[in-house]
Amino acid sequence: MTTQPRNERLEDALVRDPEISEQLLRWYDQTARDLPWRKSSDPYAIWVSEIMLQQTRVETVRPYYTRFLERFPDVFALASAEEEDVLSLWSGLGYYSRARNLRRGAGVVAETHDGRFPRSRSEALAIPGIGPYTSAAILSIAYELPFAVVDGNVARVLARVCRLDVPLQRKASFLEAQAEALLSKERPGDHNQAMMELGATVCVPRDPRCDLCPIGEHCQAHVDGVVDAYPSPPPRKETVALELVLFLVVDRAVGATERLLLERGNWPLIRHLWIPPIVESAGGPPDSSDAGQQGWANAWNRWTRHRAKGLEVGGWSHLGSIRHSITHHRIRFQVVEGTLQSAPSDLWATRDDLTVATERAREELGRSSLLTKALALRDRVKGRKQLEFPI
DNA sequence: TAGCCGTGGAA
DNA sequence: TTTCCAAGGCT
Repeated sequence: MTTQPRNERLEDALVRDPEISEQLLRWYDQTARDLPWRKSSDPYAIWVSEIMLQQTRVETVRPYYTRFLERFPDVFALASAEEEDVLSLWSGLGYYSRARNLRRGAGVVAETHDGRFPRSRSEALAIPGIGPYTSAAILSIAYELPFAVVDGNVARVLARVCRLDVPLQRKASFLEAQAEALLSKERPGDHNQAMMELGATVCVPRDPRCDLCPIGEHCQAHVDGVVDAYPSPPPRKETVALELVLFLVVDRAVGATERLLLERGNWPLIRHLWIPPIVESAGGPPDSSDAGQQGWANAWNRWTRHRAKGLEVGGWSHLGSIRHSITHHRIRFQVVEGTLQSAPSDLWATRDDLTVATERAREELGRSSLLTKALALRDRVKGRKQLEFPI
């Protein structure tokens, strides 16, 4: 077992030129945007900003950040706040588990760290909502500790600087090592922010502005004139668009309880889950080709022909459409509801691949998100709780 | 580990 | 209209 050569190879591949950081910081000092969270070195304020900035644009965060710090100016204020109040200030920002974890994390810092954000990476990582990126960001920006961040911006910049010929996703360890190798030990916080600023304003995903880049001479992709090819796109299957019809067939004839016709999914994309009957629509959206009652009836007949002859359904109404993605398929379902008018008397008893919704279906296999979407659409159109089947 | 979580802006 | 996101973390 010779693992040593492998480490040496990784080490050799790293770019270590200290001039890169010097040029980067010089550029940052001249062009850095004036952002509210850059006025403070309070770890708590920086923490709040980093959580808000996760997967969220700077301009979106600005007003939320200001309001949040006015309402919760320190860790103790946030730790003792009601979750509901925190969420109301977060409303509209999205990714609401961030807000819940931030409040929980404030509780951890208040109770186990006496209100002072920890200075060790491992302790920071133990705080809810703080992962590899956020821990490095807070520790470097607030405390000037030498941890290099790797966010989406940094990964893209490094992929171009190093001309990394593999998709970023599987190269986390290399990117961390490379970011660390370039990091300024004198100004790690500014260096990290400069890398992200560069990615956000110059080394952008599409049509990067290499003419403005302070480290263009060190960028292998730029020097070789192939920036547009980096970062290497992930191997993505071509998406396939499908047009399908989904039937919500309601059985109102059995006692007082309405039931919904379901079957075990037998499509290449949906197996085993309980789903409503589905057919491919005949050429494009059925609004045009299958207009009206007769259109839905024809579509329904295409299903019964293969699945359950003799199931008569009428009273079709088009509820709308829903989107559903499975692997690399983008599917649009036209959702139509109909009423079961007659059925072979032995249908429910003798076919185990066809049933109405029951506790058995829920317990055995759970409920597909497709069915959830379809029922949510029905709720929006027709109001809630009209169906009483137990799913 | 891949899917999920929200929203609004840009091409 | 559709697509791709934007300072990730959790499960």
